[in-house]
Amino acid sequence: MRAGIKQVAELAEVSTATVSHVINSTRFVSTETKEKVYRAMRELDYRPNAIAQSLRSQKSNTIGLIVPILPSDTSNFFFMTVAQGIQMTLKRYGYHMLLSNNVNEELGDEQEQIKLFNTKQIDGLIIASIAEEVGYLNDIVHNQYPVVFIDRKPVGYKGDYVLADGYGGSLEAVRQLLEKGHRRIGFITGTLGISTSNERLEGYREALAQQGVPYDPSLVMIANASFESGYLCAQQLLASGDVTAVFVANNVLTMGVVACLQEKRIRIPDDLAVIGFDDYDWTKITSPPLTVIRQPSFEIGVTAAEVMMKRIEKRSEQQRHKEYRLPTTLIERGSC
Amino acid sequence: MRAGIKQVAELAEVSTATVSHVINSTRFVSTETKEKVYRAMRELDYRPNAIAQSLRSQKSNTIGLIVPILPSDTSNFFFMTVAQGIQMTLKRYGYHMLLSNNVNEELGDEQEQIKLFNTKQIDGLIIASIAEEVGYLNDIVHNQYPVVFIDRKPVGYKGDYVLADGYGGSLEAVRQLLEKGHRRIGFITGTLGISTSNERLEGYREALAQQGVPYDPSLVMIANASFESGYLCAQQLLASGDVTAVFVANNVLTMGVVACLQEKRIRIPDDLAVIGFDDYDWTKITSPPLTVIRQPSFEIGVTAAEVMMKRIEKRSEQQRHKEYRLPTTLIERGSC
DNA sequence: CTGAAAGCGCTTACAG
DNA sequence: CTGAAAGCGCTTACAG
Repeated sequence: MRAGIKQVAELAEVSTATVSHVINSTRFVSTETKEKVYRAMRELDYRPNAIAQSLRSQKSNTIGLIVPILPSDTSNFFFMTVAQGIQMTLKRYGYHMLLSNNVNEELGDEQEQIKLFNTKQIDGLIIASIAEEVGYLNDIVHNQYPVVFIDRKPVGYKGDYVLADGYGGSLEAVRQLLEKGHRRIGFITGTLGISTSNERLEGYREALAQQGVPYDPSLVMIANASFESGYLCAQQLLASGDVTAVFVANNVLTMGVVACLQEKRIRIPDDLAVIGFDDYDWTKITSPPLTVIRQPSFEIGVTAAEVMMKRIEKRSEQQRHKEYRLPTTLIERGSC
Repeated sequence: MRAGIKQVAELAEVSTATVSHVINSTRFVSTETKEKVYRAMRELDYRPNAIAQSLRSQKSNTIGLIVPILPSDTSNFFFMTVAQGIQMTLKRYGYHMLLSNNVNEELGDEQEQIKLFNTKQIDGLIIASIAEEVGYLNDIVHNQYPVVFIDRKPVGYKGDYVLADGYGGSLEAVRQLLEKGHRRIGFITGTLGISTSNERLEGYREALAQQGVPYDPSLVMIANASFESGYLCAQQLLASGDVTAVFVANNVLTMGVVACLQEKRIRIPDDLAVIGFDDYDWTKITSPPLTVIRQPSFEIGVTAAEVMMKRIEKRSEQQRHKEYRLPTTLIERGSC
């Protein structure tokens, strides 16, 4: 059996209250008693039972994370990297991460997950909700812990959110294409409705507008987030005729597009210039290597976790909720 | 405030014991009392507090998972996919997953993580240990819960383990290369010492031996698991002269190798035939698409979780620990 | 400077 | 067929 606080108290010849207080530095204890307690703890290799601590203090030192990662191989490097960022920084703060990925991309599952998390007394929730409207959180969270949103801008619930500057990134990508003389520029994006896609589309339109290039809806392809879907969109876009460049606003779709171009022996960038989304190692090994808009995925995770820690520490000071928008970068390689 | 079992009991006009028993179906309760209890639970939207349940029953419904995933973008699709497999099947059994990735690849961290997990009363541990010898687990786990190893074969601790047939995969890959007439075949692997790499090297040697091709140590490059390292190994291998094919026994290294070949304008497979490891979407979009040995990563996760569930259910019957070895597949594309 | 004791929300012998 | 009560391992007012 593992030693408990009682055994430590006995061995140190103090009360359990004292032991607890030296563990948590929650009231003054004389140096000598402290020493006795430390000695006893060491001797018994004592570790406080986190479950008991949680039950008593109503605090679990655990943050719940919900992200939509499909079971496919590819999808979603992005969220996995974000999750790593979160996990690593939580660790630094002594927090744990309870991970749940919403596989079906169904809203009901998402809610169910949160209820399960509640049951585990999470101290905070970080979520990339699949919902366009997250008002339902009001009923589930009951304001009992902070919620930090990632990747998408929440509507219907007040909370901090951290995401990349998709608008700016998209603007920069399309500008780059325009500068190279392209006028018929395709745009392939994931489902509209969520803020991420919307913003990227906006950036595309704005870039065109700034150069006086008319917006042609037939050049905009809406895919669902899969390799195959990217492949098909590329195919359609090519069939439509005179496109000379394409900006793909999502990493999985980018792969599908490249696969299609390669199969059809369309040369990049000569026949078609391409800018992809997200910077991963594999974008360096296509031929030519891909020019992409980099999102700081790891940093998004780090920031989200840090914002969360700040919220938890200063629970009382009801500061306004903030938007944390991290800049994207154009990484120029050979595809445009 | 959330309702507790007490509130439910009051509303249903029964004892908390009865409520508990209907929740857990742990003793007979008459249909009508049951009904009253269900009604009360529904009305209060009651969910048992998992923390309290854990404390009392010494069971957390949580499995700890420790995998070594470096913070780099790329590394390690493999373990992430495994983690997904684990998480999805645990979910089906009503279990949670506590994830911790051992970023530094340091043994001390690994041990520290397990101690933290102990503190959280995990019911089982799934681990891809970085240690060659895991005898230290005896002191930490104290046989209090089952341990399932993944990807690597444990030495020094008895437990089930599930991994891919690296030996067979390697054998198949090198055979393929031999059949195509290659005799000078390079082999690039991660650090030796762990069973994974060792086995793959064995497969390589065995394939050569079967064809009477002498084993030449200078064709074997040992890398650490990074893109750069793969790049450098490829470079060295090329410098050494007359290699006509290479088998890269790790996915991250494969990327580095391809990057190097591309930069040096070495044509695949004409100048150098390549077989990579692990089948991911990006292996389809290199030119040419890569022939690879596929590991069933997701399935490894699923199997590990299922083995764990079985162990937990039948704690009493001390069955022998088993090896679960999943077959690999040669996926032929254009690189060899 | 420190202790005795209540209580977090459950489960589970014990008893009838 | 069901209840009263102890207890899981801690934290935290209350008290001196």
